[in-house]
Amino acid sequence: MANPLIRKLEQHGPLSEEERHVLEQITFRTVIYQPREEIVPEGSSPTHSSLILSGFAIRHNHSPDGKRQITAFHVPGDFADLHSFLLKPLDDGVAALTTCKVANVPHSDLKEITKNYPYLTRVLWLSTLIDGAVHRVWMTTLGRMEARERLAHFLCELRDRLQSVGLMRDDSYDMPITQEQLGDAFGMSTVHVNRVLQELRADDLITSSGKTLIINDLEGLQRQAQYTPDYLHINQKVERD
Amino acid sequence: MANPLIRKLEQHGPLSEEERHVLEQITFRTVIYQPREEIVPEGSSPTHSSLILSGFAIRHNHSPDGKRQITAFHVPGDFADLHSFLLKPLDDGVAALTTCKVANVPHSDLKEITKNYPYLTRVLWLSTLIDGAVHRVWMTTLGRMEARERLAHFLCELRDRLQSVGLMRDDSYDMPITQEQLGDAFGMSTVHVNRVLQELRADDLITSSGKTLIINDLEGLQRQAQYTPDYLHINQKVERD
DNA sequence: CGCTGTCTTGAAAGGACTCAACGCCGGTGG
DNA sequence: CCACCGGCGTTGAGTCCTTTCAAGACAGCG
Repeated sequence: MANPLIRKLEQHGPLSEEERHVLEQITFRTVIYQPREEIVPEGSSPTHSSLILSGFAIRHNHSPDGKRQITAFHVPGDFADLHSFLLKPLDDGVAALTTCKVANVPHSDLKEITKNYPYLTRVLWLSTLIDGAVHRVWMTTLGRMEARERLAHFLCELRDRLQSVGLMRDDSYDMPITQEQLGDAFGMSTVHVNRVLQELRADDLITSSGKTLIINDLEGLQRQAQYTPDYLHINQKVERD
Repeated sequence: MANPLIRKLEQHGPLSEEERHVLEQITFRTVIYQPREEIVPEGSSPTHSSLILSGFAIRHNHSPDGKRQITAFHVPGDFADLHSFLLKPLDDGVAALTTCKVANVPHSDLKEITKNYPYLTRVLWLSTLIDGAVHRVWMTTLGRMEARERLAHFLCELRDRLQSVGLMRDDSYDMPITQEQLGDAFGMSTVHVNRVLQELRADDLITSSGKTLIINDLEGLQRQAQYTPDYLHINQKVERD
């Protein structure tokens, strides 16, 4: 199977043989994490960044009084904490949702890339900018949409992101996320997540059994969520010269 | 007066004479915007990024049904849409809150920097990462804190950011932000913003008359907001070699 | 002086939360 | 093979934070 990082970055434009070689070199060190295990502790200053090769992970912030906000869900191919390259100590932590295979990319290697591979640098920079764009949309759903729209919006987002890495099956995908975690991500109590999901099921927009989510009415779901996928910038091109 | 961009980036480490010269060169083209004027339209694909030299500006997203989310307030020295360098079309727009003097930095110049000035590249990259860190904290306040804490938190944040660019006077600062805008930023109705501010005034945490905000009890405000300034990464250093 | 944008206030309605309890299911151990 | 257990999903009822709607006060500006 192709290297997930190369695959990810090539959506933004073709890579040279040399660039691919560099990316191969920096992603060979892998580690396995178990579900619930902490991949990068909140507030730490890691010396490498974690690329998710397989499995689901989250990023989260805790407020001083212990409340948790999940700031991102990560799927295979995502660089969960690329920002820790320059941003230390990290304000958020990364944790495994399922068993995760992770490549540790040393920050020293990233620094070398900024010195010798300007195009790769821009593409990596872009991937952190897309992260920010997703944050802004989440802020918009948190601040200005209702719970039902927020959840629907996320289900649409996850669909498109999984599709872009080949993890969609027809109209369904794996979503190993508990209702408590959805609540922590979208500013809702677990109880309310439960009720909203029931509504979405009752309206025949989705079916969810266990960890599998089936989208019965994609258009309806997108309409209710006012969803437009532009902000994911999938296939956003980066100029080479 | 020193170039605000140079001043901004030097907080992350000293710059060489040559680097300072480059930064001077890319920031000489300035434009004045009037209050309420659009600086960068939402959804556009600008060919330059806007550095705020003086005045206040916001960044905002609109949902399809017209609701607005303000995703950032910008003060002098901020690169309001540095992310538009690589992220096009832009998902958010920039607008002036007050009269703003803005430097237009051509993206072609930024690209040259990524080719020839790796350290500058990393520092600029960092500044977009800090932007993302602030987004995450806002997500946390939006998702997991109450209206009163959210507003208090922002007042603390603004204080520290203005102080870092020398715009604090003792315990007060200019805040040319309407209650409607605060509502659009922190997920509240204008009416509720008004009531919460009244509470903060009644508890003698702040005094606000017109556009001036006075902090009467900084510790109390920070305590209520559960505020810690780490996420702003002021003076975060970037390794040079 | 009148206009417009902003701030303020009151009352009623509603979305979401908390608390508490129960059912379900897969894993573990005897 | 079955009982126990913990994690997760589900329900009901009461409460509260926040919104909406409507209207009036205020202030800066031309």
